[in-house]
Amino acid sequence: MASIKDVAAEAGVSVATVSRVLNDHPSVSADARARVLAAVEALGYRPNAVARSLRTDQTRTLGLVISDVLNPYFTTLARSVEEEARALGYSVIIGNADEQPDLQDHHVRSLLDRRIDGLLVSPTDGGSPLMLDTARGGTPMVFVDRWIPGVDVPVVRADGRAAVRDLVAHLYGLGHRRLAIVAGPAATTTGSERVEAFREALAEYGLPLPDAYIGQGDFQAESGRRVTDTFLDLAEPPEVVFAADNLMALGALDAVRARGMRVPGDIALAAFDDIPWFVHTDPPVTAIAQPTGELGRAAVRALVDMIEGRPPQSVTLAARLVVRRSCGEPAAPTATSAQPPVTNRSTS
Amino acid sequence: MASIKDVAAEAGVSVATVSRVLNDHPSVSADARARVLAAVEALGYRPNAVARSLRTDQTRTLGLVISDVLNPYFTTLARSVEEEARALGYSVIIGNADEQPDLQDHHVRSLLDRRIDGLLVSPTDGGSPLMLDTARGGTPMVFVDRWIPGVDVPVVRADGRAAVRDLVAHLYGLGHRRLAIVAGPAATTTGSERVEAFREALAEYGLPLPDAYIGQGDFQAESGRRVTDTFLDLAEPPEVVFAADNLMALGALDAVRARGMRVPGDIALAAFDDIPWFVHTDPPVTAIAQPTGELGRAAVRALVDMIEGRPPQSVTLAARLVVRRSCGEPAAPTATSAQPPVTNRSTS
DNA sequence: CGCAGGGATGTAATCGATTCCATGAACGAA
DNA sequence: TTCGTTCATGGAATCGATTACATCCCTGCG
Repeated sequence: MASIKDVAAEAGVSVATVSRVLNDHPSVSADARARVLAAVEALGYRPNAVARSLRTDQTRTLGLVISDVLNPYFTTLARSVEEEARALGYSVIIGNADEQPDLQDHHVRSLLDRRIDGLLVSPTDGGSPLMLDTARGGTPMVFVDRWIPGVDVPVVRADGRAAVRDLVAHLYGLGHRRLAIVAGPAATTTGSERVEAFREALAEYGLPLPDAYIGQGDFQAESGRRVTDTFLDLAEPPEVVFAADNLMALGALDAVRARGMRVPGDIALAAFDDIPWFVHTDPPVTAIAQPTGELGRAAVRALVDMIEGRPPQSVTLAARLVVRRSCGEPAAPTATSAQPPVTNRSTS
Repeated sequence: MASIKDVAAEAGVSVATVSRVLNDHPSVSADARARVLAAVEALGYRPNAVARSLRTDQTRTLGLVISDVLNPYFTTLARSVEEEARALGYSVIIGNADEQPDLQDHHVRSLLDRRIDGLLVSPTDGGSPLMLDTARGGTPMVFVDRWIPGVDVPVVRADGRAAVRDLVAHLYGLGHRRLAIVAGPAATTTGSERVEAFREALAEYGLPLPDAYIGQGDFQAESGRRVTDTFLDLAEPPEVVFAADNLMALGALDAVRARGMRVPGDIALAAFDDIPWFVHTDPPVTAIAQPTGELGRAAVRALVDMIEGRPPQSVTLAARLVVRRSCGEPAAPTATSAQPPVTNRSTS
């Protein structure tokens, strides 16, 4: 593969001049520029990004460590991240942690070894020593979707509180009183927050959230199946299962179907994270939709701001409820039936 | 960030010695090795992969250019590719072409600039000049899923012919006679092959494949919707729509539903590529499943063989039909009804 | 006419590793 | 004792770029 020296020789100039025209430095004569460009063309020369990075100490590459590539939510996120990065002149390297802290660390380390300019992470856990060191060590870093409390890193995420409240209102309006949740790992912010938001919303309606109705999942389909099974084995099974992500909802659907039961007739189902497939499932699944594309773009902008020395901004966007049929027939247009009882409302 | 010089200074040895212990070269005294290791530990030193790559002319990185990250098929493929690569000591950088040849070229170029050791591609088109040059230029390269005819590059793919024949048998057995296909881009091998296989299988049953029943899609959901719409507008619409990939099947489902029609009652649907969601759609979709995981692993092995100087192997695996409910009630266990008429059969 | 200033260009240092080659020490054989 | 090996180590070249600095030439002004 041709190097800058070959180009210099071909054009009859020094490597410095070649480098100057490549980086369009002003003081190059029109003549020299033309000869260099011709040589570049003739040799099919492409600058070696490795060598350039070594010298300039920047790779114009961003690392993105996501929790699970098989999850359409993260895949959508990855896509918008790559698009925005490309628009800003950066490439992105994706690492898939598969919800395993070890794998996550592996990818962070490998990305750091490659000297990426900045890191976008959606942590699978509460923060390994490596992650903490990296954050403190001055590597530009932004958390997206999930974050680690107590670490001074900008966070770009969606707030599902209001949407969860809307969901509970919807369920209450439909007459459901026994609501259960398939939670994500407590070590992740999204894992614990969604349970909290759910609990608070239930409280507004005077509804309890017994421990038996909190199932511990890990954001992957199999755990949704398992937890839903234990729910269904209960003496008094819940009327609704709320899965804290789309994959666990899929598992829940499997578990219900495996028993020959129907959604929403025998049990209702709702999910956090909306994805195109939910329109086509049987029945279409009521879900809380995050503004995934905007999340990815905002995260990249924050990270690039950091890299280029501008102050980065944490961003919180709102999620919203998308009602479909998995919880029963949609509520009547008048929303009065969904109002919480007055007494409980005032105590919240 | 600490460099090898810092480690050398800390350990009181030369950089050469540090490099030797890092690459466990045999002739280093136990004493020196211990001191270097201690220094590495103390400084939290990690070798700069950029510098190392420049010197050794290898990055231990594979490039993977896929046609569409939002397609679960490719996402599953990407995952298995990354796993196998990791097992063999390589990282992978994924580029998403989004079915656009320009974007595909952009990623290939960017990967080449980064001096990846080898390239895995699932081409979106018949081969840009860049792609052809790259293949000829000696960069280790393997095609996966789709390939470009006439280019001397190993191919790892699934052969769907037999499964398509099984599908047609299934449809014929169910009494369907007017079968249509939503094809992929003719420039892709999977686009044209699936149509051909379908046409041949129909011929075995004496069924025609009129032009009006061949819709031109682009492997993305929206095209499935559009094509299905034109099918439904026909004076004599088909009884079955076979989508050449899962995303177009999704679009077809949308189109059918938008008209208030039901699958399979009003029209039957089948898809190429099976994905977990098809179990949960309404109705569950009959599909042709590829051994995606094995495909990804075989592709990586072939590519690494090439990189490391061993002769690479093209691999073709079989796809298989998974019958669900989207084409009508499953055929009776006795498969006799699905036999093609004798006369036609002998001509095939 | 002489000199300052600025534009075009080249030489060489540099980034952080790997690796060839030279050197010196230790040791066994003659 | 001396010589030839072998082992451990360090010095320095090298990979392919970028860039500080030096040089040379031209132009314009006093």
